[in-house]
Amino acid sequence: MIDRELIKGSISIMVLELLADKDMYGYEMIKELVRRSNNVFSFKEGTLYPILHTLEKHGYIFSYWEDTALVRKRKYYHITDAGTKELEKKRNQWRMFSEAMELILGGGSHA
Amino acid sequence: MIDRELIKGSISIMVLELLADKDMYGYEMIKELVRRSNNVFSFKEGTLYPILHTLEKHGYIFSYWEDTALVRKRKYYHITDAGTKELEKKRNQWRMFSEAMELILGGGSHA
DNA sequence: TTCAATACATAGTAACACTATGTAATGATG
DNA sequence: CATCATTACATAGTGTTACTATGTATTGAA
Repeated sequence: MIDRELIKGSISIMVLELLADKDMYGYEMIKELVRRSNNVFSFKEGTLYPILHTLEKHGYIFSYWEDTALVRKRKYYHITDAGTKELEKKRNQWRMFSEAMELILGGGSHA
Repeated sequence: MIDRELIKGSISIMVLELLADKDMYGYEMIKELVRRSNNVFSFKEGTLYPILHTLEKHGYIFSYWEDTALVRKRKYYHITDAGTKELEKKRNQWRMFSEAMELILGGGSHA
């Protein structure tokens, strides 16, 4: 559908954006991104989990296992202060990038 | 300024977009992208030239050396029919991607 | 009973663009 | 007059990122 290379680099913004609302677990995020994007974004687990681990390594999020009696254990993620700052930075970068792309796509002479 | 990973995957669209207007040479495209994007995009030669070669290999553009008496030779690029079709496809993909990202960035509950 | 869904995980790989470097000419700056 | 910036091309090597493929384990539906 959409060339993955176009999406590359934007997935971590999406994850931080989701976690800015509430704590979530990996599998839930995948479903939520499908829902929120109207089926445009649907990531495989092999794509999302490594990204979560990297974000945690950078200190933007941290994880905890839920301690309910559920059989299937869920690993929840929570955004940190550093993560919130990073999200804000990435949001600004996305705006700049997106607006610049519109200028290019709008054309030069035939604008 | 902007994380390169965000831009990755979008550079070939920009190049095709420029060439949709008129034939251009590599160095000229770099300057033109700086201008059209209001200094947001400024690529090094080491970034652009390999992309041009790849686009040519795929048949989306073709090149010719200008035959004027200039000392510094310029290699001009021209977009092909296949390139025009590819540009159209990539433009649509960018629209889908961009709109989906806005939905995510717009937030879930606090929209 | 077999498949789909839930829920995690990672080793290996491919794609992409960047860094660094090189050539070669001209004009500006100190 | 020497050195730097600009013009204009080129590529080998590298790093980042995410995808493919695979694996484990449970539950519920077909």
